[in-house]
Amino acid sequence: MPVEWQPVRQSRTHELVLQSIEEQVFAGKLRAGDRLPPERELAPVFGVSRSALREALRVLETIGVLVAQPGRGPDSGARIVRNPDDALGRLLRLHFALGSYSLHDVMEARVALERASFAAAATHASEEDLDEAGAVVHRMSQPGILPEEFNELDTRFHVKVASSSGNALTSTLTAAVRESVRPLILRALEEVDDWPATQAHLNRQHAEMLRLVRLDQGDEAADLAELHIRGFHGTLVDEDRTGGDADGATA
Amino acid sequence: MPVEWQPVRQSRTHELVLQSIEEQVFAGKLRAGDRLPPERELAPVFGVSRSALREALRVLETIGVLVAQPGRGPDSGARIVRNPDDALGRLLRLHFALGSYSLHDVMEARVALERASFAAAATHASEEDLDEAGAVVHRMSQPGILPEEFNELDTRFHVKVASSSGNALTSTLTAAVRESVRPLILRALEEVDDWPATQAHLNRQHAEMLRLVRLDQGDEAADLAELHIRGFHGTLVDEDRTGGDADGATA
DNA sequence: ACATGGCATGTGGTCGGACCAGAAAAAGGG
DNA sequence: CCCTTTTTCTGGTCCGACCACATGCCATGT
Repeated sequence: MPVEWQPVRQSRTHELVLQSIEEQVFAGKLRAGDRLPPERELAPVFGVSRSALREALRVLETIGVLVAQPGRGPDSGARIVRNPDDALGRLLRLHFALGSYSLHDVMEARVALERASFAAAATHASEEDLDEAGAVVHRMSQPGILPEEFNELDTRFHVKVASSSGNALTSTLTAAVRESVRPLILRALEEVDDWPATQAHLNRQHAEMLRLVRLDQGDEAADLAELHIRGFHGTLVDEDRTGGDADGATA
Repeated sequence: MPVEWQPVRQSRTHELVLQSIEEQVFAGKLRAGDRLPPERELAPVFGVSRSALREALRVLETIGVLVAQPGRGPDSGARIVRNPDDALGRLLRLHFALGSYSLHDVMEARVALERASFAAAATHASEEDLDEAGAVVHRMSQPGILPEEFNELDTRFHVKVASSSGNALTSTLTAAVRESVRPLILRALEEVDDWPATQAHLNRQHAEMLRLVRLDQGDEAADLAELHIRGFHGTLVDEDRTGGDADGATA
């Protein structure tokens, strides 16, 4: 094959600053809860302008490893935190909107993640978590509920089960993936023919999944969860052709 | 439970700009390949300074939906792209380093994702993809190979199988999750007692997984992949106690 | 007519300084 | 001692300028 030179693209000082901060994190010298020096002090330390430093901090903020607060006192300034959920959610939401993933891809990912969630929840979930999930299902079962709120509660149910499994990563991924298709799901719920029947059907599945989890029947719960998700996405996937690869991307 | 008021935190003009651009994406008015106006023109359109606009663009860039290039000509300026892999990789890498996820969480997520990958690859992968994966396994099997390169190739193998499954999302997630524990895996490989034996063992599994995929035996391939991943992470998980929840986060 | 070199133009990237809003600490007054 | 006012420190924003680089244009020379 040909040599395929590619530009070296050095410079971009804010990336160098970013890299430097990242190294501190990887080395364990910067940990969650630590505070960074004020921007006006830190910029000269790196030998860059405040703007460049701020852009690096902005990157860390969008990743969810840093929050900044103005003012004075112990809570002010830039602090290292661990809040991946919002960042991951926004990332997947935008990329799904841009067509980086098809709805089919999202469905398969949900199946994979939530199968694991339900299976693990059966053995690891506390009574408290399950009661909370049960309360959500109960609220979803109320007669007059609208698709809007149902969608909200459905998300909460699935995320709650995921978090009750004790796995922070799959929980975060589940929430983010579910979140990325929320508008689509909502539209689908609003356009369904017999909404009360659909609502009842979905909630029967929810209740049954929860029952299986309580009985420690993880595999059965996972199977039902897969059925639940596939059944729900199934009608959407057929009419969806946003997916896959096209032009102008990943370059 | 108590009401738990939380601050509303308005302002932050760059977030408003960001929100405005995101809406254009969600509405489909901004699509992959589109170019944004120059910063000096766009800033006054939003009624903000160039710095604030730039911070919004920087956020989009770290999410992987935008690239910017200086200079002049058709390739210059800010363009909408779809490159989630780097963004997702950096996100998980940093959060793993910060202890947002335990190694156990990562292992379970890998099992869930890669089970799906191998199962789907059995039915969807092209001969070409599988040959490529086979070539990687072949290179990993060479006698004198060092853990460093082995780790690199192992990542490529798993990611290749994931991408061959035709699911861009699970592929991206697999790559990012695998990437986040790469340093740990490398260290583990370097500290193994009998490296050649370990190498041979892992490659037997790789070859067997690939064989099962070629035979369209997706379930068996998934089972072996799970065994493969658990076996590999197993020794690490025991000595790892970074995980779970602690202080100063997610606030 | 064509190739070549230099110049103007336009892009993101960076810099320095200034000011604003808000919150806490410090100072002042009862 | 408590309450009010002032100061101080923080991130957030804005403005204007310059830099590096790539392109396009134009004059020049052959």
